[in-house]
Amino acid sequence: MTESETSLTNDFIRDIIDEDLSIGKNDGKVATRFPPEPNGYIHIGHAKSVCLNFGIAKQYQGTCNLRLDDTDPLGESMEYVESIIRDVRWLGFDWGNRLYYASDYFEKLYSFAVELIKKGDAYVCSLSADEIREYRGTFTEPGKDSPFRNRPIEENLNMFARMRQGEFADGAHVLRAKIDMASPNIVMRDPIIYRIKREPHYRTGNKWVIYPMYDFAHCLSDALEGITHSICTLEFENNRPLYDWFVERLIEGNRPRQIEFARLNLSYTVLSKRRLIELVQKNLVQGWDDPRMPTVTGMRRRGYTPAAIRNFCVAIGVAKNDNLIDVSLLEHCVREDLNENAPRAMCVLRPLKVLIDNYPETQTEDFEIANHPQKPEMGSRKVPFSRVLYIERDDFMEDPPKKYHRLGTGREVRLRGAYIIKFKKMVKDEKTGEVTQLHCTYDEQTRNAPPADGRKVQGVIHWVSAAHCAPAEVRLYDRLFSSENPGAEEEFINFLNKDSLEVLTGCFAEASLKDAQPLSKYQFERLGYFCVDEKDSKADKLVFNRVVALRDSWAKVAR
RNA sequence: UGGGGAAUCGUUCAAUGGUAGGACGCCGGACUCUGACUCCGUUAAUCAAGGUUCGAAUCCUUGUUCCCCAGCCA
Repeated sequence: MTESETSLTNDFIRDIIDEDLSIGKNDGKVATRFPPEPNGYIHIGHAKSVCLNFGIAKQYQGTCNLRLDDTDPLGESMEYVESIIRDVRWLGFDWGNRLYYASDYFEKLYSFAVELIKKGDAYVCSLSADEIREYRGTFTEPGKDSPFRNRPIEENLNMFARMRQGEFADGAHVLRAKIDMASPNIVMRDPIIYRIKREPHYRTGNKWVIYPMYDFAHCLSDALEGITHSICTLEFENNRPLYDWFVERLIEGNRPRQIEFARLNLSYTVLSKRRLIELVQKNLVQGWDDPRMPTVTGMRRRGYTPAAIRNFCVAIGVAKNDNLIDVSLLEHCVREDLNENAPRAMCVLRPLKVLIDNYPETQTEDFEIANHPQKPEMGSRKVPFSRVLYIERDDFMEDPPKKYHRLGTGREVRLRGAYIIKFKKMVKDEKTGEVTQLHCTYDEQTRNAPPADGRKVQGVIHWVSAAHCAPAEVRLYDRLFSSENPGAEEEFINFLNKDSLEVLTGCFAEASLKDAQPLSKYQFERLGYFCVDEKDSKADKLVFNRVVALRDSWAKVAR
């Protein structure tokens, strides 16, 4: 991790940890954990949590566990576990041998539940789900005690054992903590801690038909792992009294402490698992790794780098304010990293053929072009030049405005790394009037040199040699949603951006790109950063994803 | 409506009774064989009203707005 990835000022969580350390809590240890449920792919919001938890562990010479919080078999799978492991690792973090599963604690959690029953702190309730809801009361009215609340301990023990044995149907009984049905905090109104669910678990199979609830399993899993600071998001703030209730009753010695921070919201996208799953299941995107998705796997395929994402997670900070981070900050971090590390290359997206009339028909020469203008250590490559070239259609205008520094009628322009060429004439399609071809001449003396007569040629454009270039498909991405905060809309699906993907098929990449490896990134000069698609790109048919465009101050002028 | 949280430039994070600062964005300029990068400059905020204090973003009072909670999800 680089220096820039370390925050300059403490956030409130690190303040709390400093305080705990200063009063000698937890024997001076710091232990965190990243606890995703394996029921979906992780996204940039999870990345914030990953960076926070692993970052704190590293900073305090502590540990951070990776724990799969798999207490509800519905929707959980090994596919998701594998994706999470891959994604967290790809982000650059290491949990050593501390990969844990809440499902590995089922037996211990069961014992904890029995202990609670024995203490008179839990009971088996036989109300239906609807009845439990009714008995719970509302925000303004207290709940009512369940008629089963004072079931004798022996009977509770017996019933709970039979629940485990599978003697009862789903929903027939639940185990509840005996707390306070009149609590102003609804979480504390005798919360359910075990439910019967005849659902095979992806890891424990059919061994269990009862599963612990989050509130019970999570805090005790933390305690079992010796977690000191259990960092979670704001919506669990109401659950903290319950977290403490279980831990105080069942755990001796050092107890974990829950701290809540504000989850990340990113403009022009959605970051809730439910909505992301919907996008995938309704085929509104091409899968979890669709480059438009804010998932880690989607961003990887798009061409975002782990360092860029980590820097972003530091830049957004950690606080308790609800936030909506402008996606331009993420793009800034991506450009910052790629500008530094991506080699340059040339690729013409929308080709316009140019003939250099005075260039010998059979001649070819190689130009040696630096891979990075500020970093000679990145080397250079040979770029072939010949009589027939392609340039970008946007780089020619028949009747350009004065500030247009490119090719136009009567104009001159520098071909990047090669000669200055001068416009001679254009060929148009008779029917459409569209310019189909340009005739130019080159100034032989300007090879890697300014014009001898001192004339100023301002424009520099990219180009490829028709005879040497490689055909390519280039996928241009734009924000997935047209609404700044689609998650806040009544129906987020209605705000999908119809133009979030544009596929360009007739592109031409410079010859050196023929060897481009999957996932490698380049800056296509004057266009943006592009990444070789890991799934679809082939040696004979290159496919590039645009990671992010270059900042474009000309676009503003041209408005 | 009961409970739990949060309010600082457009966005976001800081300032922990003593000059309201950084980042992104915006705008302007310099440089440039990428209209990129880099550099320089500008813009712009303490939710409101009272109070305490030599001094308040910070403490007190009252109010306002926003978020979360009534899954056998996490």
